[in-house]
Amino acid sequence: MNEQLSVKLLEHHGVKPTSNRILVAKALETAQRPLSLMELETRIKTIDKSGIFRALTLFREHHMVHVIEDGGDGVRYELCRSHDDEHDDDMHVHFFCEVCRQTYCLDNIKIPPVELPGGFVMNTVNYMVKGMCPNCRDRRG
Amino acid sequence: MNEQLSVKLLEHHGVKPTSNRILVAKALETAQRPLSLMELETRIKTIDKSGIFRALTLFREHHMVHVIEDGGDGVRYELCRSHDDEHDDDMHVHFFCEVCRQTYCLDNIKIPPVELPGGFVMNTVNYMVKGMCPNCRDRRG
DNA sequence: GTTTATGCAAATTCTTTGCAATACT
DNA sequence: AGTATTGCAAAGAATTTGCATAAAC
Repeated sequence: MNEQLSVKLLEHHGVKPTSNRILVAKALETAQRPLSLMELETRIKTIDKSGIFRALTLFREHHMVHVIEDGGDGVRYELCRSHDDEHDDDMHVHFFCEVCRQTYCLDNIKIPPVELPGGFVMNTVNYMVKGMCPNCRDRRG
Repeated sequence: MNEQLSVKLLEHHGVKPTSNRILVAKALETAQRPLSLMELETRIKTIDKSGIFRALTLFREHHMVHVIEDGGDGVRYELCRSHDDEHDDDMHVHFFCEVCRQTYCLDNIKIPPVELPGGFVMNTVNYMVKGMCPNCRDRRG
């Protein structure tokens, strides 16, 4: 995994690329799916959880990650692939397997838009499907 | 708010209608929007939070409520209006206002369906929009 | 040398459980 | 009597903060 990539991403979003932040960004990049704080903790043993937490908070403020709630174990974080700093225009559908408790990105399924009633201003959208993933279906029926 | 209605609902889902459960069901019915455990606690002062929690757990097991994650303060619970005990066929879009932290039901906006890749089995869906509600927009621009 | 970032430990918040007491049938 | 339900208090789990140290600029 290319370190330059993470650095570029951080700088592009106006986040100073410190060693911790690069590690967190790389972990998210490598995972290719949304990770929870706890999952990041187990992946990056060299950083304290408070450090990871603060990195994520910063990323969130700078629109570098978006936040996914899957009802599994709290929220998950996913790198924004959008090039727009203000809006998350790459939003896709997520799938949470209730058996293995993994969250999948269905990258090529865009979230179908809805029209909101007058006065509601949209910022972000979450489209979360829950059920059983192919692996678990094969194994358990 | 009619007590009979809550009792009917409980019985219909195979939950014995005890006084606590009726109170929790009534609170959800009255609210007309998803409530968190904490919100229910402040609304129903006569029941301990553990009692509310256990009622909600039971409701969930009997498909009497569905669970909404809005990233606000943990999960919220909403009465199922569906008459199907197994599937939530009344799923509509929810809106979470990031200013006043309220969750709205957009009842007449159904969740647009997506086609899942092969092997994924859908159970439930959450479509959550975040942004600013009309009230907050008027007040703060 | 001042500001920024980090690690550790502790505080906070919210959810969940153990258990004795109560109500129900 | 025997089972199910409830309240209280305490345990658990996860997130968030305070503060002193260390690094960066």
